[in-house]
Amino acid sequence: MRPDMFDELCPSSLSPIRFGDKWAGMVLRVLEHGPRRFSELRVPLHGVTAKVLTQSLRGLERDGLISRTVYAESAPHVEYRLTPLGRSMLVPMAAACAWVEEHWEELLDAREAYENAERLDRAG
Amino acid sequence: MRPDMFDELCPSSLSPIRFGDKWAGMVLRVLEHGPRRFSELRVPLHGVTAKVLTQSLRGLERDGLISRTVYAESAPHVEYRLTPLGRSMLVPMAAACAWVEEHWEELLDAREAYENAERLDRAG
DNA sequence: CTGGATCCAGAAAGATACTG
DNA sequence: CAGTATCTTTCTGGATCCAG
Repeated sequence: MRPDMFDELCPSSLSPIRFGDKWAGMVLRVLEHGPRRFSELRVPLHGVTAKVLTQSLRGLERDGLISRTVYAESAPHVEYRLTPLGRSMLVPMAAACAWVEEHWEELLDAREAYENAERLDRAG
Repeated sequence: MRPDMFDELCPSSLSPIRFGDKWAGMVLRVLEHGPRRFSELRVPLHGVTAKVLTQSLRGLERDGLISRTVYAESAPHVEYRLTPLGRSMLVPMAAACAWVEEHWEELLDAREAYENAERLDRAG
């Protein structure tokens, strides 16, 4: 799990599409590759605090998209994994990601054009 | 344009998927059927205030998803319509809506189960 | 290691009143 | 008709410190 896997696009306030809260979509994409522990999740989502990640995980668990398992053994840890429902959501998510990638330049251009027009307005 | 077209599902805090801000997705779906005026948009989106709708429309315009045209003629009005980019976003939006509809019951059940488990925790 | 508790800043949403 | 201005409330995310 590369620590920089989300550096460029996510969390990007530029994408107009969001799944769950700020981090939920990224969590799902990490878990896509298999179950992960709390501290493993924090690596690619660098910058997220424990509290906020917990919130996000609780929300996903509440919606039945992930499951949480506690292992109280010698090396106690907690494991999160996708449920079938969570896995099924990867489909519309992929469609959304594909759209964003395909139209990324258009989005950037539109914003630039809009802000230029605004500046002209103010200049009168 | 039925005034109640969004009453049931939208704006639903239950859907974990969102396009733009709270009202943006609904605006796009209204404009799907052709250009609409400001006051026409307010009908199906009942409850939205002029300020908030304006904000949402500005955001969509800024992203190049809709265009705004002012008609200063005898009966002055403003018309909003989808751009090709905006229309293209209907595709991933439809995928998201289909997923929500298909899994709506599962989502509700998951929430109920989660809250029941919470209540048992507090009791136990 | 995996969080909970508390406090805080900024964004988002809404109520209300007013304007070209 | 189509907004703007102002104010208030609510929500979100984060910082910091603490605990089983």
